[in-house]
Amino acid sequence: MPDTLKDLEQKIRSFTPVSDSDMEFGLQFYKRKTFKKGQFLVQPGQYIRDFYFMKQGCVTFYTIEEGITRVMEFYTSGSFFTDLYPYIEEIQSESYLEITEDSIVYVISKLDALKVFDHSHALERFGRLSMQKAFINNFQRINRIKNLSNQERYLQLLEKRPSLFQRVPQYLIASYLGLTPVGLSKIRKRLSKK
Amino acid sequence: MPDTLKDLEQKIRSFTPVSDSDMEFGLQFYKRKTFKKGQFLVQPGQYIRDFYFMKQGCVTFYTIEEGITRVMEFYTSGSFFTDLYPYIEEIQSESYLEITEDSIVYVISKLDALKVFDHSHALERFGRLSMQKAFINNFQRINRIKNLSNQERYLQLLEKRPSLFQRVPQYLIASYLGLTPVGLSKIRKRLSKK
DNA sequence: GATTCTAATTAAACTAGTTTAATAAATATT
DNA sequence: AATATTTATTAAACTAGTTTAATTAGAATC
Repeated sequence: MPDTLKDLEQKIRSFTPVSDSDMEFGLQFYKRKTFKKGQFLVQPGQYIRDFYFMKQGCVTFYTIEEGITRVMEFYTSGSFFTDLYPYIEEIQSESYLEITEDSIVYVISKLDALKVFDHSHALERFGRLSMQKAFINNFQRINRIKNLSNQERYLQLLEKRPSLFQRVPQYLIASYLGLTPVGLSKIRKRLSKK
Repeated sequence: MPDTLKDLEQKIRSFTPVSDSDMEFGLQFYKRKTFKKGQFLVQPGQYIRDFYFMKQGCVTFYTIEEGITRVMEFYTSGSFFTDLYPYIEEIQSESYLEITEDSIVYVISKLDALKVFDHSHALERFGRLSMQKAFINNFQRINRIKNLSNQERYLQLLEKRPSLFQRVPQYLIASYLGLTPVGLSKIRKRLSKK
């Protein structure tokens, strides 16, 4: 087990206890890969074979429909991610996973991930708990979208993930917030006047 | 194992194979309960001890903030649900789970659910996969909220869950869609003119 | 350093929602 | 059946966003 996977190991153990032998079994399948800004992990039409852990960097998950880029999520250090629906259903992706900043990513194939879950009850539990956490995060995001104004959500993003604004152009953040670039610019102007 | 749990058993098996003995072990902890319209499974201030499966009926998951009712979800037949965040974190709920239609619910305590996951790798996998499905559903809901107009989302709800409109007053559906009752009424009027 | 290209802001006209209040239609109660 | 209560609609004024287009600012390239 290469030492570079220490942070992934820590992340897993933050969810549930895992024996050293199970951990070693699981981590052996992960490959460390580096990507340059502008590269794609996923493009429309592809089948999703892999599951990812972002060690360092940033990837943007988006679609383009009728020429409009729609950002669904930015994944940064410490996040697990993939294009989950096509990954599960083994259908073609309709999305992009584009590296937005030079990144180090740990990659495990779906086949290997299933082996890991088969082999270790503890790691299956980790899978359940990490999915549970992702569920809760999404649920809370829905509530923010429904219950807060766009201005409030902009301010909250600025507070909770300030580094995004260094990493990613503003029009992508606007899309993530469900706004046009013009709309976000107006909000910023309104706020700067106070 | 009482025969009344057949549909829960089927639901679980729709996710992953489970041996009869594991299934029997798991199902023994579920209690069948009936509730009348207007009863509450959860109210603000309570700790969440239980996880639920809706056999028949409807429950509305909402908060009241500054006098405004905000509907997060309607759970109907075949859904697993609870107020997950306080359930996990063992903090007080801030929400209501109100029975909106006479219902039959299967209930398992958190303690028993943990016993089940400890005892059976297969049922832990079921837990992972059901959570994964819930995650995907929420993710797709976020995308609908972000990418569709309110009118489109109203039409889609009408198409996908028509029975909701029989079960639940319109102002709660408006809230679920992130609209005021006035706003939803306007959309309906606009559509009826076509 | 000048040029080119991309991103962000601004302006103007527009739109789909909001709020508040009044009215109408259903539903529940006596 | 009559009354009270709750729910849904309508109207009017307002607002936070949109779209389109022009302008400015910032980055990258030659």
